[in-house]
Amino acid sequence: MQADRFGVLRFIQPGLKVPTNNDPKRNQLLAALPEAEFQRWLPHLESVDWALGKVVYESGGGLSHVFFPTTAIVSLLHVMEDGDSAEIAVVGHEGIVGVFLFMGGATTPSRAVVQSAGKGIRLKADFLLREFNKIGPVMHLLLRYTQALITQMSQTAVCNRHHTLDQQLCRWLLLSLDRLASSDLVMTQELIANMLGVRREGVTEAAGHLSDAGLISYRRGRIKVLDRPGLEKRSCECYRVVKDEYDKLLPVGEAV
Amino acid sequence: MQADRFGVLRFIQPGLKVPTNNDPKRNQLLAALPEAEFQRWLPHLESVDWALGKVVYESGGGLSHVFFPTTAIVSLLHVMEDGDSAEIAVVGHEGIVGVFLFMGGATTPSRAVVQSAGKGIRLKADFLLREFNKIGPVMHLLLRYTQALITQMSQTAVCNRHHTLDQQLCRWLLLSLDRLASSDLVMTQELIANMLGVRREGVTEAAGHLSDAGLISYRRGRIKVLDRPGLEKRSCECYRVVKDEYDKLLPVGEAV
DNA sequence: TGGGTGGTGTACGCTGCCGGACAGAGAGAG
DNA sequence: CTCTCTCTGTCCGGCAGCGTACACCACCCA
Repeated sequence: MQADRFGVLRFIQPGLKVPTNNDPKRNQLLAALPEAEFQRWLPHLESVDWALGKVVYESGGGLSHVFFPTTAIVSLLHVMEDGDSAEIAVVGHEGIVGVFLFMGGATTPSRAVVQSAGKGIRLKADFLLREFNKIGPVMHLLLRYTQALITQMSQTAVCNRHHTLDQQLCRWLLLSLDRLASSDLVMTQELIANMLGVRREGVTEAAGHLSDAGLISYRRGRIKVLDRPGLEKRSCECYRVVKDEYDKLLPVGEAV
Repeated sequence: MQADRFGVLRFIQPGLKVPTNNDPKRNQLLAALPEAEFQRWLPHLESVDWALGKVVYESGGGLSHVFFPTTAIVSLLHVMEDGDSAEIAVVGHEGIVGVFLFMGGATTPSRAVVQSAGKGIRLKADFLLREFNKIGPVMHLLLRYTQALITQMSQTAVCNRHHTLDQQLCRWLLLSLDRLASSDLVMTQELIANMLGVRREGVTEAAGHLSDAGLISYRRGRIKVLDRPGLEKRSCECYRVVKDEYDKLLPVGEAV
């Protein structure tokens, strides 16, 4: 798998605008493209490097590119007039940021923020739109992904309503973990609180519980997950439902 | 407008499977189809009549038809393992029930329930899919609607997190009102509680507040809205944000 | 007309999260 | 090495909504 990826990288090197440490195929949507499609896209892919907290797009703003995270994680936040916010979905290497573009909305009332620093691939909006509008695997792939995103959003809505902060924190950690290579999250409690739409103190307390139970260790903006199965057990069902839906709609390794 | 609608009805009568009291063009998506498209669809449209509480599709189940409500209102509920549920969106004459079908999901982890008895139009799933997969106005119309639905879902998620039951009840009443001809809702507090994902007693209390303020009158499963502007004022911003987004994405009277 | 039933109002203690305030503890910079 | 800034832990009262229990009332139907 590693070897394969590097093999591909060597092959595409000539026309590649992205550095070798940011393999586009780390993004599962790009990897799921038919090879011919991928080769055509390749010259148009550009590498981007995101710092923690970078705003990818702003609520109400337009979009010149769409983004395929490779190692970064991006949160979709819904922001309200008084500044209160809540995360409605999270996008990592399995997805694309800027779905509303091909859904036909010029803008969206949400904000995309980099939740975990890392790299991604960007692609010009009009290029993607043209590709989308040819009926074919690209469109169906993107729509299936959007359906998975919708599931995540509705699950989040229900979770906000019914589950305790402890459970939600577990869910959130697991979703982030799935999108990272390591089990270390660089993330202050303040940030997590913003994502979950709760007070920072609440996160301190919930994290304290998880720490006491030996599931995580926490030190100054750095969370280490010690017992992943334990987290899953303590999480509400929401994590599993969302994960299953993603797995069903976007089988890893599928060739479309 | 009325005359126009009846004119159309007379014209299409020969091939029409739907009774004259269930004009397909009451549904804004059907009305927004190009006329040629609409005429082709017409022979395939069938009238349905829904009782309160009818389950249109079940969580995890497939779908043989999609539905275009005309006078009915359908709630999309996300149901959890323990039976707890919450409404994530509501669909009336502005929309379509069964979006996941053309999004590429065979099933969806939510349930669609008739929240207000009335009529709708159904259309065979495979017919709609074929129409969707021709690149053109149908696809773009349906995708734009789906984008509006996504906005409603994320707004619901945030609303669940941050707003009081009083505010949410106002939002919910307004969303329902927009999808009804009259200002009378036939709806028990028990039902509303299920939709909002709260206790029945909570709804009693919130409805009491609104009633004390003279905004609604309530008697045994029948709500009458007395002061709509008052409701809007008391509601959180969520109602307006969602409404604006629908208006933007699906202008009434547009010819696509 | 008089039960029966389903919908509504009310009360009680409990819990989870909010609001604010403040103390301690790393980590980086000079 | 110390200073400062940011992040984390803890405490308080307050309140919204939960769970439970029960009484009442409107409407339907026998």
